[in-house]
Parts: sequence; C-alpha cells; structure tokens
Amino acid sequence: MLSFTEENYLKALLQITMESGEKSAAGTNELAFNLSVKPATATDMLKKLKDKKFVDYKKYGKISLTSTGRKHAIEIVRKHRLWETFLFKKLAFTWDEVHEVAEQLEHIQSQKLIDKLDEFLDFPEFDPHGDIIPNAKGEIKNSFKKTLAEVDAGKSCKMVAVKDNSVSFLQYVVKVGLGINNKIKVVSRERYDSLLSIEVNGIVSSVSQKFAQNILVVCGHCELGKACSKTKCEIK
Amino acid sequence: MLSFTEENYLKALLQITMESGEKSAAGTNELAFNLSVKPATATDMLKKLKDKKFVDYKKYGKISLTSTGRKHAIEIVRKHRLWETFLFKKLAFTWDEVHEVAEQLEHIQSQKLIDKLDEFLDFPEFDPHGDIIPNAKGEIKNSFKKTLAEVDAGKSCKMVAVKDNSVSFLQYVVKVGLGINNKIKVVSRERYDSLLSIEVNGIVSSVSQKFAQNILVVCGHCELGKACSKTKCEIK
DNA sequence: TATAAAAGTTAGACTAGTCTAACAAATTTA
DNA sequence: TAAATTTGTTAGACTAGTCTAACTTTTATA
Repeated sequence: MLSFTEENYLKALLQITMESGEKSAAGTNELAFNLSVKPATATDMLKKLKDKKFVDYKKYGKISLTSTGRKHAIEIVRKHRLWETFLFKKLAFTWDEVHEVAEQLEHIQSQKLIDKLDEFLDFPEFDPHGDIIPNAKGEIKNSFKKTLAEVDAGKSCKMVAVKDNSVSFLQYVVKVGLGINNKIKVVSRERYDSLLSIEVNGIVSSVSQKFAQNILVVCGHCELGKACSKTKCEIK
Repeated sequence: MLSFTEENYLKALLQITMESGEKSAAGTNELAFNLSVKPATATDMLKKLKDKKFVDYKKYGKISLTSTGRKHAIEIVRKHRLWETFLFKKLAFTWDEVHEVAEQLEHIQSQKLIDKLDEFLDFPEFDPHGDIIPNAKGEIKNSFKKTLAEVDAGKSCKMVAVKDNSVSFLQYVVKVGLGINNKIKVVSRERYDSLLSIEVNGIVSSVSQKFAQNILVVCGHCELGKACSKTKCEIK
C-alpha cells in the first residue's frame, strides 16, 4: 500500500515525464519544485521509491518510472479526473474549484469505489478541463492536442483543455471569455513578442505567449480525442 | 486545520461519551482501544488536544470534549454518514461495505463538498445503518432508540440501526434475515443466558444477548427519529 | 484500611517525511 | 579546457505519531 506522499511523487513523475515531450525522464529539482518540497527531500524519497521498484534511478542520473510505478501513477490520475468529473457534473462545482478537492479524493483507497463512480458518471472520457481520463485498464488515448501558441495566424481551432490547473489561470481563462469547446480564430501574431490576437464568439482580444502555451486546442474539424486526417486538418 | 489522526481521536471521544449514557466522559484505555493504539499513545495525543482546547482533561482524570471539540467531532460524523448514504444510494454499495470507505472519505476537507453532497442526496436524515445524520448546524435529533436486548418477551419492535459497524457483524445480521425497518417480535427470553427467540417475517430464530445488544430498535408505532407517545408505546 | 489490580503516565526509541547547510558531480560558458 | 554555475547528494536535525518498559495513581477488594 502506497502512502499519500508516495502517490504524490509518482503522480508528479508521470506528469513531468509526459509533459516534457516523451523524453520520459525527470530531474530532482524539477520533481521537488513540482511537489513544493526541497531537492534534498526528493532525493530521499527517490531512494525509497527505487527500493520499492517504482522508479529507475541512479545517483546524479535521470529519473523515470518503472512500468509498475507508471501503472500506479496512471491509476491516481484516473481517480483524480473521475472525481473532478463527479464534482463538476453532479455537484455543480465550477471548473476552477474541482482540482483542489480532487487532490484529496484521488488518494481514497477502494477499487470498488472507482469502478462504481466510473459507472455512475457513465464512463466519461474527458474531465472538466478536457483532459483524457485513463480507462480502467490504464490506457490513455492520444488526443493529438497542440497549444494555442502553435497555431498559425489565420487558422481556427477548438479549445479542448488547459495545461495549467491553477485557480488564477482558470479564472483568467473565464475572464477572457474562453471555455471548453470554444472556437478560437488566431487573427494575428506579433513578431516581436508573439502576442496573439484571437477571436472568440466574434470578440477579438489579445493574449500573451505564456497564456497561449497553456491552452490546448485541436483543429476545428477534430473530434475531441481523435486526430483529423492530414489532408483536412487546419492546424497541422 | 486538524490532522487525520486528531480527527479520529475527536470522533472516538464523541462516540464513547455518547454511547456511555450521558456520563460524557471517557478513559484513556477505552479511547486507546477504540482507536487501536496503546494507552501511552492516547495519553500523548490527549495532551496535544488539551493544548489545542479540544478536550478537557487533567492527569489521571476523566476526558471530555470541549464545545469546540464536540463541534468538530459532530462535523466528522456528519461527513461520515453523508458519504455512507452516497455510497449506498448512488453507487449501490451494500450495507456492510460503506463504513470502511466512509472512514477515509470523512477526512476530506471542503465545506462546499459536504454542502453540495447533502443537497445532492436531498438532505437525508438517516444513514444506511439507520443512524441519524447531524444537520448542517451540528444538531443531532434524539431518536429514542433501545437495543433489542431491552425489549420484553411478547412485544414487537422495528429495527432502525446497528451499534456495531464491523463487516462480520453486519454480514451476520443479513444472514439472520434482518435489515433496517424489519419488524421483530420477541417470542421469548431464556432466563439462564438471556438467549432470545425472535420472529422476523414469520421465521423464528435464536440470537445471543451480545447480538441483541447491537441491534437498535424503536416501538413498532414509532416513526424513525420520533418517540411514540408514552401511552401507546409498546417497548417503553 | 492495607494491599492487589486496574488505569494511566513517563521516558526513551523508532519511522516517515520534512528541513538546512555543506558538499560533490555534471554541465555550461568564457 | 578551466572556471563558474547549476544540479543533485549527504549529514544531521526536527515533528507527528507510534511503540515498549518501567513507574505512579486510583480504584476495588480481601
């Protein structure tokens, strides 16, 4: 049985190795920052997780999850996203409120609870932020997402998820008038600082490069979770 | 903010002081046993809870909750019973499965979660074991319950709750053919060992004194949570 | 009421998870 | 490539919660 803390380390490692474009390895500082602990603390825990065969790691080397570690981490992400979906759909929580509570709920130990919750929610594929919920087998479908920052000027796309789940970011997203499934047209991109001019529901606004990097989009033709054919896709 | 452990101590103290007929005080051994720790451990924690003004306690003296401590404890019981109700009603858990998972869920920190859950369940008054759910103000209605062991031979009553929430006890209850709201007739009571002969749905079986002490009942006329008038009540 | 039994406390030790400060290795850069 | 910077590790300390063993106080009983 894993402790809350161990679960959080595995989850953080999965997140880091998934985000950093398939390099599948993380560093101690990065991990420590992600978990809001000091690097020394992360080193200690890494030794422990190595002994338990959840991570591959040697002194001063890169860190990666073993297949067992990865399986556990995916299970935690699955629980997190199912709980977010429950809070949003059944208890009328708002988009920006669900994450914090799900951080607690994801550690509840009961296989039956998760199976039943999944069923109760009618086996959802995406959480309220548009992120894919791993299925009961631990499989994660590829969603072929890009960030808004990568879309060329003149092209249109559809917002499907966010990369930053902080309350401040999510509230800013709402303020700009954006939400899941909104169609976004990239009107222009400033050469100097990459400031984007975007059009949402007929309203044009400016967003920073940093903001755009945290908005995930698919081509306007794409079904969520499926890639367009190459010939049709607007943003590939 | 209270830790999981502190919450469990407060909950155990509430349970002990409520059960032991309004004496409103507990002992170190009793508390330690209830929490499956050693008495020395309980003593340490009591000092801490005293410093935090959650319990009234002095060396070698009786232990009781302060009003703040009691308020916290009731809130935890409220959460526990709301989660049990959720698991039972919405996720089709059985009677004997809910307790264990609710022991974990009761520690989730989010006022909004509990308020919304309460609303989602349509403000239930009783949990799946028939126990009263404290309301949002922390009020607990008196349910005028007796144990089956106290019912006179010849009288009938209605099962409303159990005192023992262990899986083994609950499974035995089911095996005997009993459940919430079942009518029970006490056919006879053996003088020598208080073995009870009871009739449920036309079937007569024998149950021990120990078993009967863990089945809570009201008079057959009683509404759950309300007392009969004295003149009508069958078991008073 | 003196003594035995029960109940409760203290002291010292251990684990998990965290920290700071000092140090070592790896990487970047001048 | 040597120095500077960044990254990562070690050593030692702290807290929360737990334990065992020895001791003290209270309560029950002979």
